[in-house]
Amino acid sequence: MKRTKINQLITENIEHPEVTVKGWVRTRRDSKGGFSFLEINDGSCLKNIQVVIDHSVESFIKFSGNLHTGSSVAISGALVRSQGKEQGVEIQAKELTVYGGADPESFPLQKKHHSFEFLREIAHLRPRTNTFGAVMRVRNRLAFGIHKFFNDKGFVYLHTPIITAGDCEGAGELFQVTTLDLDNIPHIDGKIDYKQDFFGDKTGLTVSGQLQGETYAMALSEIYTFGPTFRAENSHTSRHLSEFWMVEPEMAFYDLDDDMDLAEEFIKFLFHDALSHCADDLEFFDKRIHPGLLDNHRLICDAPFERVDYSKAIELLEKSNAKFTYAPEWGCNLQAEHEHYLSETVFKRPVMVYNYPEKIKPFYMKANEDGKTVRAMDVLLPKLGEIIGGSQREDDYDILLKRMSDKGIDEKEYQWYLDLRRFGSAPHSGFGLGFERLVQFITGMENIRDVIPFPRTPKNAKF
RNA sequence: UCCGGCGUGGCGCAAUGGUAGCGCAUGCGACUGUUAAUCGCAGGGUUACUGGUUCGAGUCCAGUCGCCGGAGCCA
Repeated sequence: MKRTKINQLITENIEHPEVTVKGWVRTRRDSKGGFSFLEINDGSCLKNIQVVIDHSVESFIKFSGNLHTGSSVAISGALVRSQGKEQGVEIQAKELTVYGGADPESFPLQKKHHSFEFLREIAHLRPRTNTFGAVMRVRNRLAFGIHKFFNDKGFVYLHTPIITAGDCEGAGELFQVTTLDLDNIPHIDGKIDYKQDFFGDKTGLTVSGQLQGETYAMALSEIYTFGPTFRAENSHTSRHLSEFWMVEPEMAFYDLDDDMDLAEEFIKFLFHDALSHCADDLEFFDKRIHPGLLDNHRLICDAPFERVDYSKAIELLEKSNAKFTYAPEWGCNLQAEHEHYLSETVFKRPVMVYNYPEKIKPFYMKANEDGKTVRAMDVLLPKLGEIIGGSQREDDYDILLKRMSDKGIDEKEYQWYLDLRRFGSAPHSGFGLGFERLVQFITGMENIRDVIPFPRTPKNAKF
């Protein structure tokens, strides 16, 4: 008999004379009344399906000793109204198969709460918990939503390279990629001879696909990248990973206002899409992980985002009576506490801060006429903080060249990038969104290591 | 990289420098259309590692490793 997913049976909530489910046993409760209750989960939804199996069923007698929390099973029987209060329907089992048992003495997952720190040590088994099942279903929906949003708008999904040459993109430390014999590194003139390396050049894992993305935006008009990104920073916080996924749209003929319009529409779409397609999972997060989560999400869906000039934002912070650990000062980056104050106390809604000082932003952002600021923007969400950083890109060859030399960047490495300004240059803009931070924000999970299947952090590449 | 906290049965935690305990889980038994079921009994430990102080160290000191949080940096 063909297997039906548990999600479908519970959602339809109607009786069937004969169904088959396959999944993993979450709990088993024996009754001396001559039958047992099993809770089966197959990952299709948060809920388990309850199975009632009589101890006289032949296959139960055969498999009973091997039927514990963690075992994988197939169960056939009638789907009927449940006598219990916790579920609408349940299966009266006629037949049971145990594919693989799980020794209760050594199976690490118990019918109780586990700390996320402990679950990280068994990252290969944690998807069998409620929380991680829910996180990965939401993560999947968000990934799908990203593709849907851009595809519906006619953006081209662009695959930018994972291995890149050059080491001064300015977006964090590179992981080096080499096939040189580390016990016998070739030197020339006292320096490592990268001519002998695999690519004939010093190479590393990408820290951003933006610059390559710009080249295709200058041909296909609107593109986006969505792929893995690597930073060899020795940062040990709940918001950083050494390997993470990034979404980077890049649009020709967009100015900074167009960029902000798109970012706002994008965020609202993703939150709305997750709310409507992952309702059960998000309700679980609201109840168990982060109370108030859903109210916050609805606010983000409904309220228009506030837009405030950086200089005005500094003024607002200086005027405020709030006590900050770091005093706000024009020319400095906004601290996390400043960002929270703006979105939560001043505006009480998502905020986009734009026109940042030139000194604290990278070379590729377009200079304003004031000579002091660039057309950069950050999207700040209440309670959640910064989720997007973007800018209009500098499209003037001479200005870009000057900014590169001011920041000590070797123009020879970026000749191809400068060429975009020599041949048919056009105004263009883009932004970047850290995918795991988005998943973190939407699920309310506190630690970024718990929203990616196998987190890579300093000193940890297990699994 | 810097600052701070932590490391004790499978898991979560306790123990004034003086016999390493408790809850959950596990095993066995009782009871029950149960819902993280409940009740009783039992088994389970080189207190992260190395060295030091002390009559005596889970506890104090030094170092190492790991985990967690924050800063910086960023997404």
